[in-house]
Amino acid sequence: MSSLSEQALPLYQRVHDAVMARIVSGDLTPGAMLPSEFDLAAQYSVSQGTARKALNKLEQSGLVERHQGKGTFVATTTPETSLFHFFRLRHQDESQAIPQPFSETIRRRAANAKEAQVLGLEARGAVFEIARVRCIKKTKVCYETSVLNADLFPGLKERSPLPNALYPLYQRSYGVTIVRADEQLRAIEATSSIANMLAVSEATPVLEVERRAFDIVGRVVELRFSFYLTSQLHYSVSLR
Amino acid sequence: MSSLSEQALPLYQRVHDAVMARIVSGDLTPGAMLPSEFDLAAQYSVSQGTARKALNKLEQSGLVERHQGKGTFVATTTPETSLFHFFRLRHQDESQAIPQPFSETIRRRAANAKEAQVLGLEARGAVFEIARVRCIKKTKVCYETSVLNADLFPGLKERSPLPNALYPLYQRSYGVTIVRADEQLRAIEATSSIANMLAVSEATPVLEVERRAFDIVGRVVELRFSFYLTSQLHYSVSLR
DNA sequence: CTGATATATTCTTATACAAGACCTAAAGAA
DNA sequence: TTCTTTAGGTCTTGTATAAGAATATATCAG
Repeated sequence: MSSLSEQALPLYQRVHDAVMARIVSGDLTPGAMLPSEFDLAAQYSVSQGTARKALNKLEQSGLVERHQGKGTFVATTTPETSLFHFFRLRHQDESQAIPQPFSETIRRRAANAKEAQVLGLEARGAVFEIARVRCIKKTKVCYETSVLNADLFPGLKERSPLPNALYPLYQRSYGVTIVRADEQLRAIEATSSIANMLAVSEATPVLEVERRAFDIVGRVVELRFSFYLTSQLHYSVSLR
Repeated sequence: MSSLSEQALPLYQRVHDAVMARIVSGDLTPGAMLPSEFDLAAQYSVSQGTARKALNKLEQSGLVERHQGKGTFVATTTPETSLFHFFRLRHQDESQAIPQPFSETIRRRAANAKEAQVLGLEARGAVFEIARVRCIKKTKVCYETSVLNADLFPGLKERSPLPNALYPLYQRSYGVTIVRADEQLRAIEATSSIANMLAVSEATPVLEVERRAFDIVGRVVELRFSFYLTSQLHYSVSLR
């Protein structure tokens, strides 16, 4: 008999919000089965149809998955889904390009001004910086640095080497689910340090991708800079 | 009293398909008001709730807009919407960058092999090529070429100079509504011709964007190459 | 091991009422 | 008269509920 305060909002919206709260709080973890439409209806004293409408809305926003006859489950951001959504690198035939880890360094340091602002930290708050070079078929194609709020990811440094895909790690080990990423792309000349990392000559054109990754509640939890060599690969996106 | 054949599909799906057919056929043009839920229900001998579900589905796919008390209308891809969705260029403060036309040439010519394949034409079919240089505050920042099936856009050449945003023109004057664009991005060195067009030195890093634009029924109707200078601007995209 | 059966789940369809937008005509003020 | 306001009616989509169908899975008899 949970309380549905906030009068004025439609019933289905209140049920939606209540269930969403249970998911973001970690009460319902990814993969877990939600109460059935009838159970939910009983819990919140509404009809099955209203509970259903709330669940439909959660499904639309991608927070849950539904299967007729089986039930409703908290969406698991599988490596596939995650890669497919946020790794936009493709081969010339549009097949997904998955660069393999080549080298990795993790440092704990103070945030610079921009990082603190973007991540919502106080000035010089503690962050982890993950710097990685990645390869495709022994050719270095990517250098990227990810900066995270250190408080959200305790013990991250000890987990090195990190898996290829970071977001499933964030979710499984830290309960941080990435649902959105805003990216800014530029073509730049490789700086000396980047040229060095990627073993190309200076001033080689490089695709710079600056990413802010958001979790369910809309916080920026990662600031990432990626530098790609795009002679054999490209960044692919579908606008609709 | 339209016929809803195709047994086995749910009623709401059949209504949805029927209405969608009327939209893509041009029977209902952008901005036009659809029959009300009750009218639609009567036409197809279903309940208002079922007609409603069909309309909701059309709304989700972005084909129609609904307003309580007013009605349901075929979505008009307004210049704003179009720009917002498919023009991804932003200033450093993330405000939208709208390059102004600087020069324009339109040619009618035979498609090359790739264009014919992408646009679904026979070999060396007729295409229009629109080549434009665009500026922001008197600085050239963009060179782009758009290639179109000439049969779909009769008399296009005589419309020069074309408006800044092409897709509203496609829709208003040719009934071609762009609903999706797949883009491939690369960082390349400016070729001599591009460097010339943009008034920069050769080998300057340039962001190349290769776009395939799709209409409602999924045809590729435009193949576009854009070359951006990204020292003051960037390409912005949100993945979710 | 196979097939029928029971059970739990989501999906489809229908109905009733509420809420919002808009028009029109009556009432009132200048 | 002319303009503004207001009240009501009507058309629209939005919300809530109920009953039955379809689907998946476990259970049990043979």
